[in-house]
Amino acid sequence: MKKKEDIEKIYAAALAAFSRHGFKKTTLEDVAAEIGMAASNLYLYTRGKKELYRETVTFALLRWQSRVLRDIEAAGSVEERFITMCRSAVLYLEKDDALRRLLILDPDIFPMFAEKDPYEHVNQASVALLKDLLREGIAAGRFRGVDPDTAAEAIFSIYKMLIIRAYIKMEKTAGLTLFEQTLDLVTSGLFVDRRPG
Amino acid sequence: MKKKEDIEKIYAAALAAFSRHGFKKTTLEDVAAEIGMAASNLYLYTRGKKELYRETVTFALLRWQSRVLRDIEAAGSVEERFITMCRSAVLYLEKDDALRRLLILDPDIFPMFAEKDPYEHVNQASVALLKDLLREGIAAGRFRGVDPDTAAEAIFSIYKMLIIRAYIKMEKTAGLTLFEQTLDLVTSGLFVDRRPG
DNA sequence: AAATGAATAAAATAAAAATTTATTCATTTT
DNA sequence: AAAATGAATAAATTTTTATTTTATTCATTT
Repeated sequence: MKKKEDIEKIYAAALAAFSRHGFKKTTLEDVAAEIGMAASNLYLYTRGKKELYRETVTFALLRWQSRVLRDIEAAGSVEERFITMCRSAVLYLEKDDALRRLLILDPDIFPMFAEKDPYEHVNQASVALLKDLLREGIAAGRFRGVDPDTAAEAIFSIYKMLIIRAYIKMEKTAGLTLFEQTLDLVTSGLFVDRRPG
Repeated sequence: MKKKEDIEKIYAAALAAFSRHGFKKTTLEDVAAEIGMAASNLYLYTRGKKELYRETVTFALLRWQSRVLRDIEAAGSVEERFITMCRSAVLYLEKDDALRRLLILDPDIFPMFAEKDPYEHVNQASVALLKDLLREGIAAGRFRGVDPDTAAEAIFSIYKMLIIRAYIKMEKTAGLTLFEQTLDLVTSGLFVDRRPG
């Protein structure tokens, strides 16, 4: 196995192993066995168990993010791109069983409330993308004049909550209904007259 | 002390004690000392420590709820009542230090995601109130025709999230800004044209 | 009837021993 | 020489036991 080159093979093995029983109950032997190598050999590719876990999770999260990005690029108007961003993320997770199991086993990966998000660098990019989309929509007069920074944070929080509810705590159907209803609420609002006295 | 009559004095003492160090690190002696009685005497008023804690928390939650209810009754239009409901809940918590500390020490009291909410009977009433308000607003043509059940659940979830962020995890100012921004988003929506292609 | 302090039972904490698993390293394989 | 291994060591986890604290009961007093 060529160093650097096939490290992704190791990430895939680690993802499979870790998503079975979580970080703590997975041994490096489990991971190594997944690709038929000795545990000690993993140290040629990573600094240790903790780092391997972090790298594996990052690998899975970035894959998720890149799929969403691809879908957004295919969408048209800024409204469509906003909705696509939300929907695509949910749909992807529905298919990636390993990542979903990992999120269930380790809620800290995608934390609702946390002083420090251990994968902040990944989520940061999502919030930034969202912020750009908001700015563009506001500039084009298609979105109301909300503050992009606060709104992006608010929407990302709501999005996180829905993801967790839909895939980690809830039965899928109810979670998806709630997701669609909330998306509708956020895009169109509750009030008929927009500026109530 | 007259049984049944002054049991609220005990709840107040228990609230003070529990909100200092949480359920586990608070002894019944701490609670009893708060009103200068022997710990063994508490058993004339409650079945034990666990039940006392539950009753005390319920007591504090119901007080919170009743204040919000009172504020809603003073409000006018259905839009105003909706906004009052949200704002009043936040403002009350800002003042009730003991309840706030309790929520910080024991997140299970007001859980974001939980199979079973131990104080569901209290929250149930809040969701029901919200649902009624939505129905009324929709019937009067002041709210868009969303599904009241799902929308109530969605809004209550968002509300919970904001409460937790604002008072349990965040600095107050940032939490309140986020709260107002999100309230605006939920009532007025993000898109200028309501039914985007 | 309400309250208490001493007695008992249950639970939590701390310390020690045993086991498992991560990591290193000298040696072998390719 | 790079990649891989199995045996050796170190660190971490789990189990067990002993110790202390705290909840709960109960006979007695206020």
